[in-house]
Parts: sequence; C-alpha cells; structure tokens
Amino acid sequence: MGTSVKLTIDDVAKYCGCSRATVSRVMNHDKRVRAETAEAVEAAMEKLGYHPNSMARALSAGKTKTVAVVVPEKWQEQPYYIKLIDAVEDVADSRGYNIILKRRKYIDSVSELVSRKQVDGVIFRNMEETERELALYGKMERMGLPFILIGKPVAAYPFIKVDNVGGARAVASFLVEQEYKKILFIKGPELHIDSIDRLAGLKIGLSEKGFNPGNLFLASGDYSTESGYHAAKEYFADNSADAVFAANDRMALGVLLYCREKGIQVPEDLGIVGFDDNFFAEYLSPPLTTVKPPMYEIGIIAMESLIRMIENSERPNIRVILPAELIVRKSCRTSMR
Amino acid sequence: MGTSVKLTIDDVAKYCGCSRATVSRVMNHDKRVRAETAEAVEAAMEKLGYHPNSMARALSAGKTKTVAVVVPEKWQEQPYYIKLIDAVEDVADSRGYNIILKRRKYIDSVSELVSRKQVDGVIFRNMEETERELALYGKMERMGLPFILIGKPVAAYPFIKVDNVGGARAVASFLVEQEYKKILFIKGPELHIDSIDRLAGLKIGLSEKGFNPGNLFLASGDYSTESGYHAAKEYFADNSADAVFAANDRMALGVLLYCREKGIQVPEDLGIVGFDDNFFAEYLSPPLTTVKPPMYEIGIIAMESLIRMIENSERPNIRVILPAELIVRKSCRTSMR
DNA sequence: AATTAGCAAAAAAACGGTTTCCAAAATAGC
DNA sequence: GCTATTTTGGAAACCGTTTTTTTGCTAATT
Repeated sequence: MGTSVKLTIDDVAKYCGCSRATVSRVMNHDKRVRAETAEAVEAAMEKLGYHPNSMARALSAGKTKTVAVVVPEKWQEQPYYIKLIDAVEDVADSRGYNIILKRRKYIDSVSELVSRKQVDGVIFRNMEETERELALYGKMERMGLPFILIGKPVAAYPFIKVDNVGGARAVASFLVEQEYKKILFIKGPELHIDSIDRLAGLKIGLSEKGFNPGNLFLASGDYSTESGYHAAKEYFADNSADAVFAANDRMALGVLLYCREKGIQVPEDLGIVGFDDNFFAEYLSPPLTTVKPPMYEIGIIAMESLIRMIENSERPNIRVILPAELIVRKSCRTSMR
Repeated sequence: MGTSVKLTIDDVAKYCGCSRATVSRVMNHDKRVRAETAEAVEAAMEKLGYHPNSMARALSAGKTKTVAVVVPEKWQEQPYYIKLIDAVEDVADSRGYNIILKRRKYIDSVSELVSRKQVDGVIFRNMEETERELALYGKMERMGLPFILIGKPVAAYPFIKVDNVGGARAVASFLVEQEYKKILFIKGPELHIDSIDRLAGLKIGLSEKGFNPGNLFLASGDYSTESGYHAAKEYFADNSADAVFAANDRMALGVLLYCREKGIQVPEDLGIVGFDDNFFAEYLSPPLTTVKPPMYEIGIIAMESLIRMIENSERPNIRVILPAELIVRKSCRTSMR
C-alpha cells in the first residue's frame, strides 16, 4: 500500500538491510546480485509501494525515456496522423517510453527540448525544407541526438516516407485502363514534397501507358476543400476533362462538391481520385477512389528505429520508402478492363 | 554559438566569476541579485549558448513542467479531439509546459507517470467510472497531484463538461418546431455519460414542447457508423419515424447510408440529426444537422485551470459546463417555422 | 565607536537516483 | 590448505540544478 509519504531508494535499502546500490541494481536487472537478494528487494519495493523518481533517474542516467513527435500545424485536417501517433505510442509504451506531442508551429520549443536534454530523440513529420527546420536538424546532429524524418528526405538524415510516386503511378495506370482520356491534376502547395511526388508519379505512370502528355492539365490548390472546389470551378469554366486527380482527398472532396452543385454526375461524367484515404473518403457519395498511405506502419517503423538508435547508439542508415495502396471505390468507372 | 560540449551552470558561473547560486537566481528572476550582475550573467549565458538541463531542474525543483493528456482509445474516430489537444498545447506552450499524450488504453502508464513524479498534472477525458480510473483519481488525490476530468463529473473532483443535456434539448425544440411527429433516438454505449445526457436532454426538451412521449422510440448503438446503420435497418424493418436523432455523428452517418441504400429521401422522408459536429458532417449530402461541442474552449479552460492548480497549489472548485451549439444544416427540413 | 540591519553573493546541502571503485566473501584450482 | 579468481554488495562520487545557510560588506542606528 503506497502511503503518501515520499519513499526513496534509501528507504527500500534500509527496509531490506542492504545498500542503495543493490536496490538500484535490482531495479536495473544487473546480474551481479544474488537471486535471493533480488527477490527480497523486489518484495520490499512491492510492500512499500516504492516507485523510483524518474527525474532523478533521468538526471543520473542521462536518458529521459521520452521522445518528441512533431506533426504539421494543420494535422486536424488530416486525421490520419492519429494513426501515426497511435503507432508511435504503441511501440513507445511497450518499451517504456513516453511521447511529447508538438505541432510544427512550436518548433522553437522542440529545439528547447533538445537543448535542455529533455528528450532522447525526435520523430519529425516534415514536408519542406525551411531554415528553422534545417537549423534544428543541425543542432540535433551536433548534439548526437537521434531523430527520424517522416516525409521528405533531407541531406543524409534517416527518413521514412510513403511512396507517393508509386501510388500516383498506380492511379495513372488505373485511369488509363479505365480509358480516361483527358485528366486534370490539382496540385497542393508549391514546395510540398508529397504534391510534387504525386504529380511526378502521375506523369511517369501516364507515360508508361502511352498516354498523350498533351491531355494532362494542371491546376493549383492548397490542399483545402475550398481550393479544390475553386480549382474545379475555374478549370471547368472553359475547359473539359473526364477525370480529376487531386493531390489529396480534401481537394477531391471540393471537386465533388462542385460536381454536386453543377449536376455533374460522378463517375458517369467525371471520374475523381484523391490521395490519403482520409476518414470521410469511404462515406462520400460516391465513395472516393484514393490512395492509402500506411500511416500506422510508418509510425511503428519510425519509433522502433528511433529506439534502436537511442539504445544502441548505432546510427543505421535508415532510408525507408513504404508502398501506398490504391483503393478503388465508386468515384471512377470501373466497368471496363 | 552553442558548441557540442555540454555546458553546466558551473561553466557559466566560472565564466562570469560568480557562484552557481547567482546564475540560478538570474535564471529564475530572483530579485536579490544586482541588476548589473544579472546582465553580466545573461550575457554570459547567451555567449556560451547555455541551456539549463531540465532533468536536473526538475529533480531539484520538484516540478517537471509537463502534464499528461489522456484521450479515449478510439479518438481516431473523433477527430475533434485534435482541437482539444491543440488548445491544451497552445496554453501549455505559452506557459512553458509540455504535454505527454496517452490513450486511455495505457492508463497504467499514466499511473506510472504519476507515481514516478514525471508529470505535474493530468487532464483526463473520461466517460465512464471504471475501477482503474477511480483508482488513478484516488492516487492522484493522495499524492496531491492536480488533475481535471473532461466529460463525466466524479465525486468532487474538478471537471469540465459539455452541456449535452442543453444541446439535446435544443435539438428537441428544433425538431418539434419543424413539426416532426415520431422520433427515433439511437443510443450510444450503455454507461456512456454523453449518450445518457443527450437522451435525457432530448426527453426534457420534448416534454417542454408538449411532445407526446409515446412517440419517442429508442434503439441502441455503440457510436460506430455500422451500429447506426444497423439500428436504422432493424428499427425501420417494422416501424416508422419521421426523424432520427443519433447520439453521435457517426451513427447519424450510418442512418444516412441506410437511407441512401433504401432510397429514403433526406430530409423529405426522414430528418436526421447527429451530435459532435464531426469533421465530415458538413460535407455529407445532405449536410448533417448536428450539435457542436466547444472542444477548443474546453482545452483552453482545462489547461489554464490545471496550471493554476499546479502553480498556486490552490484547489479551486472547478465545475464548468460549457454550452453546445445547434448547427442546422440540410438533413432536416427547415421550411416551416 | 560599537552594534545592528540589510543585502549581495558565496558555500554547502539537498534532490534521488546510477555508476565506479573497492573490499569481503565465496568458489575454484592445484 | 593456500593462493587465484569470481561474485556480491557497500561506500562514495557524480548527474546539474534549486534552496538553504553562511559570510562579508556597507549603511544605518544609538
């Protein structure tokens, strides 16, 4: 029964008549302590309801058993980040780690966490290369603090990313197979790596299938539903297409809303494809064909790799690219083969 | 320029020829240090690129500047929790705190965080009263560790909740005003406080409007889209209603999917109302009428109150109930008044 | 002139563990 | 039975702060 008085390792030591070094060894499963002594100590800790103070331990051992996970500012529009975090937490918990969550917006305080040695490592969901981010990577490297980028490879730092090129290539194959002839691609923010890769993959896939590049058109958006809507509105004002591939699901949703407003039948008049397999994709009418990035797997791999770096102080050259799966739903015709 | 060698407070002290106590005082804005000495120390810290070690500080001061935030296991189905977390983080960052995120599933490790004094406080999104939760509350209370419940008031512990009763009451008024005559309410999990309150509020509102209680019917679900679909399917097999109020948006979505399948026109043949204003609600066709809980505000108030408890070691009797707003969209007829 | 405040800053004592170093005890080797 | 080696566990140093206690001065009081 843990009373409210604070217990220290010395109390446990006194209770079972040994030194605090011995108690410490038992807690850390040091082999050089006799089995029966260890048992006695375990029993004492149990009986007294002793829990070691993590701050004292962290200070002394130089390990905090905590990692920071940095997500984009607008993660609320991408609920799939929850899967990433869940995965990281699942691994973290099984290995005795805790995670501090930070939005990219608070990158300065991530930097502080690093300077003050409050975390053992960092998992950073990055999409661009800004000065501040590069400065942070540099600092972590100089301090020898392990970190993993998720999204955009930078310099020789360890990273994990989704195969956006491959995913978009699959979309291209699919669209060509379904005999779509005139395709509009709606881009995301200019420098955004995912959007860039998805367009690149689309071009590759189309070219492989012998699609006439002259029938691929581009519009610009910023990932928001509204921007998808406006891109469609603007484009279709004086152009046509029989399929739209948006760089993400929300813009695809914008296109769908535009079609609904204009009475354009999906998929009869227009095929729509998104990217991300956002939560709502399967519930739209028609359900959205999209590409699903393996967020959970990414989280698992990221955290496992990070722990390996932290605990073995090895610096494996982690450069992982995970495949994304095409999810065919009703927003494109699928009759022909 | 911060080099990679580790700097300690002693290095700073040595550099500006004073003792480490003085440096510590300067960092903590202790007034009993001459202004010019303070300036010299500040300058030295700046020049050397010194950052205090948080673990040492935490051990010595007994404060970790970290709080745990506990969310439901299935928060991925409720992306609005992201707003809650964002709010908590916004306040946390401005006050120099960090947040450790935990799913309810890992309540044991939350308990460990508490025992090991790794957090200064806890924000707990609770919905039921389980043994393990009560045990945790008890432990925190005994240890004098501040915490706030979000959702369900338990004993005399501080809590913040959404006015589910009021929100559902507004739904009732609205439905009666729109002259709906036969209403089906789809419940969530049996002991779930939100679902219970929403049903209670519905009953109160209907009764206030003179609605015949005999025309209110009940079905059971578990908050999932599928359960909403099945509840509708089962109920409508041999019953009728002109409006369905589901305890949450996902079940309302299930009902909508059922209608879509059966060709039931919404809102012409059936009005549908949800609760939560889930991300997808406004994008459904028709967009879903629902009730929006002020998650961001809740997060702000929770974190501000928690910090107050932590820093002033005061124990204000926090019992906050925030109003939820009815969001009228097209899934119910709104023509009549 | 002697005593007393008052204050800035140094010195020392926590904070609660881990780890190094070393001695005692136990075991092995011959 | 005696030395060499391995276990086992204690004492003390250390991690880098904050906080308490002391000290040394200067200015004020009597």
